[in-house]
Amino acid sequence: MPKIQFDRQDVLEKATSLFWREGYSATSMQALFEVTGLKPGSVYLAFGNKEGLFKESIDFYGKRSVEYLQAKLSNDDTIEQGICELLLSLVDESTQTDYCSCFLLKSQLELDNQTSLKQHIADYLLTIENVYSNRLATIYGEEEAKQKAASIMVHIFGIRVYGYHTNSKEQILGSLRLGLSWLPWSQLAH
Amino acid sequence: MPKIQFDRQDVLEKATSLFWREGYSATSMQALFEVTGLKPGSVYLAFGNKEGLFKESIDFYGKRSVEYLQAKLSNDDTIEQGICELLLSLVDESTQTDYCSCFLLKSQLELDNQTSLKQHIADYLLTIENVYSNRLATIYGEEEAKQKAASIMVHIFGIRVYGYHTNSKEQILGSLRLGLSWLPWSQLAH
DNA sequence: TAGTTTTTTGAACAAGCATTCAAGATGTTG
DNA sequence: CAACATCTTGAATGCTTGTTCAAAAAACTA
Repeated sequence: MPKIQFDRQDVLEKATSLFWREGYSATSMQALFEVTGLKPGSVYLAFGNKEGLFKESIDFYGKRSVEYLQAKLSNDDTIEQGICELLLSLVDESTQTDYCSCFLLKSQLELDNQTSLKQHIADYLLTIENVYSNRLATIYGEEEAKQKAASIMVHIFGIRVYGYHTNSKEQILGSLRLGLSWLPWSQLAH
Repeated sequence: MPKIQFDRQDVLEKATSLFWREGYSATSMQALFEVTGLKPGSVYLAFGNKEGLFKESIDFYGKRSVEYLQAKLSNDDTIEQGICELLLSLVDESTQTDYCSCFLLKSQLELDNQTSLKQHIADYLLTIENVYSNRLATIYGEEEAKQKAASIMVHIFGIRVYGYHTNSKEQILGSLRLGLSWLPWSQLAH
C-alpha cells in the first residue's frame, strides 16, 4: 500500500536544525520548504501543519537525546565518571561557534502555556532527569539520588544558558566542580 | 519645548510585560498597540520600530533588576545571608502560576546571533554577575569570588529553567543547598 | 496494460504582519 | 490671538504569513 515518499528522517533532521536555531515563531513555513526541499502540499499531507512538524522535530531531537544519554551512562565503568564525561562534552559543545543551546530548553521557554507542546517537551526533560536519577539510585539511596539528579539538571540548564553568552570555558568548568563537588572530577584525564 | 506625552514608564511597563510573556517574535505590534493604548504613529515616533521598543523594554527590565539586586545585597547584615534570601525569593517566584522565567534569559535564548540585541542582553547578565562577584570579593579572594559568582549564576539560570516546568519547590531548594553548600542556608528562618 | 490509490506540484488564498504618512489635534511661544 | 512646533490619529501600504486545493505525476494492483 505505501508508495515511496521523501526520506522522513532526513526531512526531520533538517527541520529540527532550523527550528532549533531560529525558534518556533521565527521559523516560517517558506523557510522550511526551502531547507527540506518539500513543497507545501507534501508537508501538510505528511505532518498536518506547522505545529505537527514542530512536534515531530521535538520527538526527533528528544528521543535521540535520551538514547544518547542512556548509552553513555551504561557503557562507562563507573556511573559518576560517565556523568562527568557527559558534562564535560556539554561544556565543549557550548564553546562552539554555532552553539545554539538545547532545543528542548529553548522551546520550553519560548512556547506559551496555551500549547500542549509545552508539557510534551517537559516530559522529555523529566525523562532525562529520571535516567540520571535511576542510575544514581544504584549507588545512593532513592531520595539522595533524586536530589542529586535534580542538581545535575539545574547545572545542565545553567551552563546551557551561561555558555550561550559567555565563552570562558574555565569559568564553566569551575562552576561544575564547585556545584557538583561530589562527582569524581579529579579522576579524569586532563 | 517638550509637550506632554503619554507616560513613557507606564507604556514600557506594559510592553515589557507582553514581550516577557510572549517573546519577541510572537508579540505583534497590534498587540502592543492594544496593551499600551497607543496608536501606531505614536509608537513609531517614540521608539522607532519594534526592535527599538523591545530594546527599551529590555533596558526597563534590566536596570530594574540590577538596582533591586544591589539594594538587596547592600542592606543585609551579611552578604551571604542576603544572597540566600534572594535565591529563596527566586524559588518562590518560580512556583507562581503566572511564572514566565526571566525576561533577560528568555530573550537571550530567543534572539538570533544576528541582532546586536543579543550582546546588549548579555551585558545586563554580566552586570548582574559582577554585582555578586564584587560583593563576594569583600569576603573571599578575587578569583574565588569570581568562581562563586559564576556558580550562583549557573544556579539562577538553572532554577529559572527548571522551575518553568517543575513545581516541586522542595526539589529546587534541595538543589540550591546541595550545589551552593557554602552559603549559610541553616541560619535562615524556616 | 488499465485502473486505482497515493504523492507531488505550485498557484492561489485570506489573514496578519510591521510600517508609513498626510491630516487633525494639542500644547507652547511670541 | 496668531504662529509654530510637537504629538496623535487611523486608514492605507506592500509584504509575509500559514494553509488549501485541483490538477498532474508516480507507484502500486490486477
